Amino acid sequence: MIIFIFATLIMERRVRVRFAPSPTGPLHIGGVRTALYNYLFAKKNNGDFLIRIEDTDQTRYVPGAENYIIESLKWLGITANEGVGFGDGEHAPYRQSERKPMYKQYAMQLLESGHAYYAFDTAEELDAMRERLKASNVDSKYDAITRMAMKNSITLPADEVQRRIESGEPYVIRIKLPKKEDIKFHDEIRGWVNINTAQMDDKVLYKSDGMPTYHLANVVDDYLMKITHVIRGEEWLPSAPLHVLLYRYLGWEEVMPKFAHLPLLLKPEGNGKLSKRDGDRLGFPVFPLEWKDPFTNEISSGYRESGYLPEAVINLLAFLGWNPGTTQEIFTKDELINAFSLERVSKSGAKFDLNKAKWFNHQYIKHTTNAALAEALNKELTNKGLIFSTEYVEKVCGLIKEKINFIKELWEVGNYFFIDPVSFDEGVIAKRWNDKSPLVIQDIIQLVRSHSDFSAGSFETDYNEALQKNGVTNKEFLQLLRVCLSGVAGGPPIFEMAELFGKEITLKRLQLALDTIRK
RNA sequence: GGUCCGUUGGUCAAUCGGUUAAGACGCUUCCCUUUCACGGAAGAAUGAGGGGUUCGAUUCCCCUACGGACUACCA
Repeated sequence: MIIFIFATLIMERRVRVRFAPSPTGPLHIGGVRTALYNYLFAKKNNGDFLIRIEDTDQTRYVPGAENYIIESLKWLGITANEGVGFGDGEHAPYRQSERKPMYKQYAMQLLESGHAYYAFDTAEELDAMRERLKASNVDSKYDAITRMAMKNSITLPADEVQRRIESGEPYVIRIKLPKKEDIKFHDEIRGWVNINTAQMDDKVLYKSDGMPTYHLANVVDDYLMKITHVIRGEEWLPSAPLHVLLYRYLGWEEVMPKFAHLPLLLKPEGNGKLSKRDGDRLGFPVFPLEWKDPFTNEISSGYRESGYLPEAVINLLAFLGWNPGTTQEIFTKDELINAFSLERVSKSGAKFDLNKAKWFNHQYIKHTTNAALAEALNKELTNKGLIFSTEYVEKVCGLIKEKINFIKELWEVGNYFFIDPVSFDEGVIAKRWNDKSPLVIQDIIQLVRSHSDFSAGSFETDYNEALQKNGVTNKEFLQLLRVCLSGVAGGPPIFEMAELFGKEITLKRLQLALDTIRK
């Protein structure tokens, strides 16, 4: 036994981390980042990454949330070795609701070793206690002092406790904290953290519905699943000492995982934790995928539907709270895995910056193949009943991808490649359109018609000839030509654009402009 | 209120006692260009405040201020 303990102490344990969301709604990007850091850490250390669903609160169950979480992770390529959605490993099941029978014995163990006790207080009695303490300006905690005035197995005679339990009276099991003891633990990101038990309270470990609370379940499961590092949000920092105590009282301290509490993701404006409502109010999604609330039918936008590329989301999320210490900013997933370390995670919260997010997405769109972009654009075209050859759509994408930040802008920016303009940029018309303009256009049309071939080169030649004939300069007319062809003031090189349109469309557009633009 | 965590330009941030305090996004100006975008050049903009420690503090310590998290039979 001693040898075994010694061996586990000196032996490097295989790194195992977990992402353990609660299926109470859509996964927030802060949660996605937590999952990502866990994933990167696991891969970097040749370890395992697993998904565990923490659904111990049956009252907060939201249909579809679990699926949503898994689908989000899959969309982003954050894949797990084991767990819900990724196939069971040797520690199945991975849903705490399905592990329900496993927890009670540990609560009993704590009861027997005197580190926990039964409590029979009703909700009303607890409220009354809190009111009373608050009135006398004392912290309202269920602690070493207040527990002496409550109904529990410490204050009640043993036979009455027995009687109450046997008669089926509801009870909870609470941890029994020492009155005054410093709990010190090392956080991988923050260093040593010290909290005195006088500041904590006797948290419920086992609920009256027969389910463990997060605190017990999380410790038991992490132990059973051989988790080596708990990487989670900063909101858990205050309860970490409770977890440390649980490991200690359960006799697992020598295999207790290391803790790393991640800084929070903050709202872009003002202060506070990024929350559900901020996104759509501020123009960016807080959820990876679009989510429709099953109760209210309210829709929250998602990164995927907003035209973000998963690789870009991974990259920008990785940089919200971590940086490699070099000036490189664009990282593939493999590069991130290689560069990632907990030491370089920052301590302070990071504000989400929409501009930077756009920039990241832009970088990835620029480097996405025309074929991949064309596939996305084609979907939209099909929805609109527009049929074009893949080759054409790909060429369009190649011409406009430099100009867009989001996939959905392929259509917004490039729609004139597929439909005739419905209006012509008024600014350019007002500035450049004059009596000579129709004459030039007519000449261009005639010259183009007179040749059988049509290319960027031939079109430019014809255009220049028409200009010369009418005594108009390139500067005066070129942008007008663009507007006649596309309706808008900006875009790719004009003659290349026209070549892509083809002779028929080019002529048709010129005629359309001639017929439409009047001054 | 209490406890804990945090604080470098508008935002993300480097610096692990000695630097002209990087870089990126955004912004401004200029160049390139028919235009938009790209690209290139330049610029404005930062150590919350106060005490220490030290030959020397952005960096270490303390206090204050500010911000955040937590404070449920929720996770």
